[in-house]
Amino acid sequence: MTVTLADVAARARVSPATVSRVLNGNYPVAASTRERVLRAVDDLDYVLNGPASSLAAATSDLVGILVNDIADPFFGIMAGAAQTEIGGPGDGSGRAGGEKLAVVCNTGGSPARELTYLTLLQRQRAAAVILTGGAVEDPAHQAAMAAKLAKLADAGTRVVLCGRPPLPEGEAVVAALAFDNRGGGRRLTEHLLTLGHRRIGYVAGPVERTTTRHRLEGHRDAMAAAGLYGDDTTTEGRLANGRDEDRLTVHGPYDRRSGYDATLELLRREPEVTAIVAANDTVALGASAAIRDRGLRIPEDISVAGFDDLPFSVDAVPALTTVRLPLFEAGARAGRLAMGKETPPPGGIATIAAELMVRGSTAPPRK
Amino acid sequence: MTVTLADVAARARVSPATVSRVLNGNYPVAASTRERVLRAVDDLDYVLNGPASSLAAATSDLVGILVNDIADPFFGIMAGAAQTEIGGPGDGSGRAGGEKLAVVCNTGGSPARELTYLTLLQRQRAAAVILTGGAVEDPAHQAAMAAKLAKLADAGTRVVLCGRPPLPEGEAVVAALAFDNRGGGRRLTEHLLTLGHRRIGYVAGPVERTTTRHRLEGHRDAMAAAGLYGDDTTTEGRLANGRDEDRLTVHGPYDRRSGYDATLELLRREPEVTAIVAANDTVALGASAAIRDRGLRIPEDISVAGFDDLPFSVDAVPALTTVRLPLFEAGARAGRLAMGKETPPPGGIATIAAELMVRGSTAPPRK
DNA sequence: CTGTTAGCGCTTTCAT
DNA sequence: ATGAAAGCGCTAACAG
Repeated sequence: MTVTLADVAARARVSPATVSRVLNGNYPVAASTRERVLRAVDDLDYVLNGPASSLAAATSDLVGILVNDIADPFFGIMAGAAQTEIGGPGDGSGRAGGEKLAVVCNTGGSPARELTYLTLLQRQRAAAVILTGGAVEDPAHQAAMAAKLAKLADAGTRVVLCGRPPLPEGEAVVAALAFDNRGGGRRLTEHLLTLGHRRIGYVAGPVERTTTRHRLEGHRDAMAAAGLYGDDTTTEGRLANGRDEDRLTVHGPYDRRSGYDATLELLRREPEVTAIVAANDTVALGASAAIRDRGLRIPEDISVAGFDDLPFSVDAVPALTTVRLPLFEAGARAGRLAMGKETPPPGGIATIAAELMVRGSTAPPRK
Repeated sequence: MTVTLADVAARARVSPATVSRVLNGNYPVAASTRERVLRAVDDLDYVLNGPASSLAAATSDLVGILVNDIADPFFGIMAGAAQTEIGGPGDGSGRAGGEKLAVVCNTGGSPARELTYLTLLQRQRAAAVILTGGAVEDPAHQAAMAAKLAKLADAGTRVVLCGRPPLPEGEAVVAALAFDNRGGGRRLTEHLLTLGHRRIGYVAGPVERTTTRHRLEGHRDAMAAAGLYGDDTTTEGRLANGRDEDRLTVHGPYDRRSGYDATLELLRREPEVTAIVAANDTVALGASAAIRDRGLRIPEDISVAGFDDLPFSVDAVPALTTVRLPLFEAGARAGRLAMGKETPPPGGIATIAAELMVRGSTAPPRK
């Protein structure tokens, strides 16, 4: 029933090996022979058997892209960019030449699913794997991940990290592109401090995530540097010191609902807050909604800031002050790295700069 | 180097066949034997060779989900929902039992890439394929798609359409879940007409897409039913008739930029418009930005409406009037259909209702 | 530049 | 309930 390589070979009056060589294009074949083979392929409407090919070659053309939340443009942009570098442009013939099959796998942020997908990809003998976004910091999971990635690398799979910090033992990884979440978080809060804010609420992401921790640390670094935490003696310092660090922080998932609820909670705990910093833009949107529902104005009563600079952030009203991450560029670079089209950065690690975008949602506090 | 089935068999002191049966769980095996095998698997850290398995079984555990734009939550939500039904929950062992590998492929809306991905999936002997979102209406491409899907179905791949109208010859498809784009578009414009709007600009999606056409047709149906197109004799009708149908419509991609530019263009062509209907929520966001940049207020000066009811739409200021599509539910159902966990609707076709969501961005026109 | 020949690692009748 | 053996369709030495 199904057409095989042998059928094509017979029709083209060559050996199966020659057909294979033509199809893979990685071996010299006479032009006339190639023509004949290609014609036979078209005539017979032949489609290569991927599993058979992968089995014999001990490698497949699958490239996995793991994302924490496929409905979040943060991941969608990176994944899409990576795919453009991996999948061939598609010549319209639908014949599918040497392209890789770039596939994105949605872990939903669950460590178990992350591991499962990695196993599935390992089982498929994937050519490469790209892990995007923050990692879960649970030690057991980290160890399991390191072991799994080492095994993948062992089997010849190229592993690239995109928007995720390098692993403790990073030798299994081709390259790690890490966002400067900490620096971005620090500069964002410095901006708020410069405007005159002192009582700043922070809506953090889920606990035990690198992204969450680094952004929060950046924020706290800035606060501490301004003497707003710990044993300082300024009035503001005393008001906001000590446990305020925790009192003014609420954790939750990276979604608008979390931003909404957490902001209501922060407003309840400390009605005097003059600014809310959100873990990302989506959360900031929820925070803004909560502020408005409480009858407060942005930025006159409360300033709001986000992180990522997703496409919709500039259209928020007022436009959202945030930290821009070059998601597309990073994703594309990860794709190239995964394909071996680009040489890894020195040490395999590159830190990607985050740029502060000041817009209408932040202003000096009232009074 | 790599551990094979035979190694496991040797260690468990059984035959390779038995190990295979234990792993696939589709054959009676004595409990004690199973225990022994499973232990050997763990001891050896064995991972099934997917390609070999697929080759022998003539089917793989890959399920492809094609999307037009992975950075668009419209697709992300459907794809994520489908994946929850397809991938096993992940038991945390990372062992990966009978799960399928649900992978999403980003076509970027390009017909050529769509076909290429289908070929790649065919090559992998995918267990199922889910096509999401609007289809390109070019006859040549439709024919190519129909042929390709027929071939996939022939090879045992289950094909499911989600948010895409059924094919002319739909026998290759397990099921088609179509959104009621036309009805939704009609009700949305009826809402505007009821408010008193007569001069309504329409920012449509890309031409030659089913989604674009159906939503636009719904809009025009409503306009025509109100006597606002064609040879009527009312004052409004005369003002807005004939070529106005085209003059008040601008096509563009489904992104905010397109909404921004198109709205500026509509405002230029017809300064008297009192409402802008956008092809989807993202476009509506761009339209809103353009309206504001022109110094006009929403909804006092101009009403704005979108389509889809994406999560951010309720947080827009003012909240966006739109048409809600049950994206998650549809995606999940498509996933179940692809897995054969749910029986297809009668005739293989189900139309999914669209619900009008009236919010703050629409109001009666001024004066 | 092209043909021959072995497998790649697993599933699956067919026996037992 | 388990084992033996025959491929699945392709690639990759190795010749020529």
